[in-house]
Amino acid sequence: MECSIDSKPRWERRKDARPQELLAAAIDLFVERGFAATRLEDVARRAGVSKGTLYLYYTNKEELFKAVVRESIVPFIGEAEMSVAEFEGHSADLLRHVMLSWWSRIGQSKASGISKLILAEAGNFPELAKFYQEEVTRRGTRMISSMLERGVSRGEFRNVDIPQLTQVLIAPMMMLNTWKHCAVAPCDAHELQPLAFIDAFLDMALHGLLPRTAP
Amino acid sequence: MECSIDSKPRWERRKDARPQELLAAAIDLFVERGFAATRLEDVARRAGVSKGTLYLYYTNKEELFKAVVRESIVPFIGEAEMSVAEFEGHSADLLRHVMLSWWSRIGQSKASGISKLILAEAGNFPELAKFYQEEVTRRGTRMISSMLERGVSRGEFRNVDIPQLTQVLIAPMMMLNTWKHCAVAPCDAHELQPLAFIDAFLDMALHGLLPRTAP
Amino acid sequence: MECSIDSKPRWERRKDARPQELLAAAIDLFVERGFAATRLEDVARRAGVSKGTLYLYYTNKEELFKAVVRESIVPFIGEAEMSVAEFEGHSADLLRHVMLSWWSRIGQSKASGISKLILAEAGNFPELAKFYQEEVTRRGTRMISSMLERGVSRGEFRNVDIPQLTQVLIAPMMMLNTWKHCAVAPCDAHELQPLAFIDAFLDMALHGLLPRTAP
Amino acid sequence: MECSIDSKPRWERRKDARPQELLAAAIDLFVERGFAATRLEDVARRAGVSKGTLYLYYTNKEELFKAVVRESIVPFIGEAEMSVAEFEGHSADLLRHVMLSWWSRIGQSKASGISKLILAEAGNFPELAKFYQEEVTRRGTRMISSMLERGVSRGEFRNVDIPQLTQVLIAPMMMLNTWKHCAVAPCDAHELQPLAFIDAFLDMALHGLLPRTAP
DNA sequence: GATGAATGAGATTTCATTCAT
DNA sequence: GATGAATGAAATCTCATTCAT
Repeated sequence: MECSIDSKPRWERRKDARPQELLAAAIDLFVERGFAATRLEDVARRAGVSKGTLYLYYTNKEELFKAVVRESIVPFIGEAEMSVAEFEGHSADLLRHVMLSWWSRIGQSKASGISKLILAEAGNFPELAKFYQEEVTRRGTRMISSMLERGVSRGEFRNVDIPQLTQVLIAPMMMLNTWKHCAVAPCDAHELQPLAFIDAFLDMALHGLLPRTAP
Repeated sequence: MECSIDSKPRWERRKDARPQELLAAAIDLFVERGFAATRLEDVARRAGVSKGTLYLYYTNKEELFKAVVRESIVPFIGEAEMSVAEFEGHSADLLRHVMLSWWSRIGQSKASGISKLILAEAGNFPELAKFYQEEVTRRGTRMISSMLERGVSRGEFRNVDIPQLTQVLIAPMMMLNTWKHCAVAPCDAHELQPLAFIDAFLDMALHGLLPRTAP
Repeated sequence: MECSIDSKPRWERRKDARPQELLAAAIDLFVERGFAATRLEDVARRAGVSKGTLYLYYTNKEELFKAVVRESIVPFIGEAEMSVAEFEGHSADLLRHVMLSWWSRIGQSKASGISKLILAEAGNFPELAKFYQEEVTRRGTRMISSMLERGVSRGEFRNVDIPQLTQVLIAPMMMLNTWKHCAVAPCDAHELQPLAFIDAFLDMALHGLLPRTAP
Repeated sequence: MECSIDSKPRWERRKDARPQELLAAAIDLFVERGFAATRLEDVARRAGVSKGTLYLYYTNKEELFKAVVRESIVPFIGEAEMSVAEFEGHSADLLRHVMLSWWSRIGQSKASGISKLILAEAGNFPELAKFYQEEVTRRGTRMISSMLERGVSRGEFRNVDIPQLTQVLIAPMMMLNTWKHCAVAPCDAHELQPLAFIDAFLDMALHGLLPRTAP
């Protein structure tokens, strides 16, 4: 009882679970304290293993972080890419679907904290910045762009400036992220209603995307 | 050998300029690397002095940071408070004036980086969070609120929910800040046009604030 | 160059022995140089480990010092308390026994140097002063007092002023301590014969304590 | 105005007073904090001058300390030597006179703190130890010895072992010193009555020194 | 003479990473 | 595989001493 950090009995833990447990501990601490300020010893302790064990699974702090990103963010991009590739309906519905999925899979989860962390610390860890750029930003951007291309080529969207509009669609999501994680000092974000915000934003965006219908 | 007689001064005495030079170096590095990752020795070196000299002017890292905030952000709040107190025209013009001043004094300057830094690191430095909360956030919030009160009491604004609207006015500014400083990895913000954004945003906000005029 | 394959271990694993080795090194240096002037790096080196290792065992310099006190002085007080509690003979014999034990366990050992160090540096380290006061001085004083009480209540000592006499008994021991550690400059104490001194002192003290017998 | 540490008006201070003021400040702080822990900046501030000024009068910390010793302790030894040389009465009275003078000139003054400081820190500052040894200990020892020689050669004292007895006479004075300055932690010396102690001690000592008179 | 700004070596403490067991 | 003791570079902060003004 006595509140050890995690109360799973040691003997039930299977080897295969280790990476999961480590990643779970890692994402908690990275989100809570940032990359630089997270001590690997704390990660290990929270996962219920020793410091050395952590290094059996991840060569160093950066690799651990990459693994966290690969587990918590990258899969969503894959799914979204799949959606885009396979979706059969109207591009406006696809767009709405992807945005809402993003919110439920990333925005609401701890993964949003990782996103904010990158914003704050990428400058100090170029290797991490490069990795995130390639694995997340670039692919995410491409995925959004391809959605727009799909819409345009199917005649469901107007012939918009795709790179520009891609940015416009990404930015508010980043903003939501930031908001979610600024409870400490500068803005009390408890008034924020993310879903309503996303809805309103999509309406606005689609308004600009959909072909003008005759009055 | 012991006593070389070359007379180049080991240092230059320039007490009055020092604090400015140190603060300039400090804001550069804080914005570039964040609070924790900035080494005081680097600040000193960039200001052209030794480690010890820095401590003649600022007791420790946190005090240096506070001094940076006091120099780069707090005065703007004071000015804005003055504007609010002394302004004689229509509250809508006051609002526009304050927002644009914010952009030119904070948003465009390195001070916006400090704002982002607080977002990212406040959690790890409670003392700093508290300081910023009291000296900046609280005062800023009050200042915005009092602008709204002025508008309402003069009949220039509708009878809005002031605390709520205060948040709504602050948030986009924080967002601009974030955008400005996320060039590194996740979003390429080169498309962003801050002034246009602020304009659009103010139009929208004022639309909600101004009393409905008869058609 | 880079990868010499010589297999001498960078360190030797000997967890159980470490605390002892560190404490031994620490007491040596504390006694030799005092608290403030002792560098933890030197303690570590003398114990044959690196700076960092020391911190695995003791959180900081003060804790290391406390550990030294706990190991070298506190146990003696415990033993003395036991003696007082369990002793069955005449209180004069108890008193003599405790005093001589003190000399052989503390006075003759390095622990006496710790006692002198506290005298000299307590003023600069209030936390240490408090600790020593509580763990050593207070308990020691109580122990002596209770010996006197025992003597009085068993009719073996006269009805003396106990607090006062407690001081009188402690003081000469402190003096012996001081003497032992002033070899450096001011007084050459090589003439001092501690046991003879203690004997003489006890005779004198008991003369004042024992009930007057009829001539 | 401004509440400078000492409120003597700056303009009344004469140059000649400087060394005195510096020594006064220095002895205060040395006694309060010890040699190593005393910061020259504090000494200067307490004397109402700048750090640089202090160096005009004393080349470094050790020289300042020596000056303190020369001012506060050495003169007493000179006086005592004079007394010994010039005294015309019985050697027992001379001894009593010197001992009581010591108490009033050194023991009761801050100088006793210097004596304790040397005890504590001499080991870390060999140069200081050597200085003190030569200027104080050696001379003091010689002075006491010569008193004994005087007594013996005049037939007023028995033919005692002079070096040995010299130590015996010095030791209790050192003890008084120690006692005076151990108020902080280990022994509460408020019961101590120095003059009574000295009296008793002298009685005892003289008992051993004076020739046996016929019964 | 007086000042106090400037220096820089040095002390404590932290933590990613290694590796003998 | 797992452990955790050990390392050592690095960061913050202090203070005796110097020297241009």
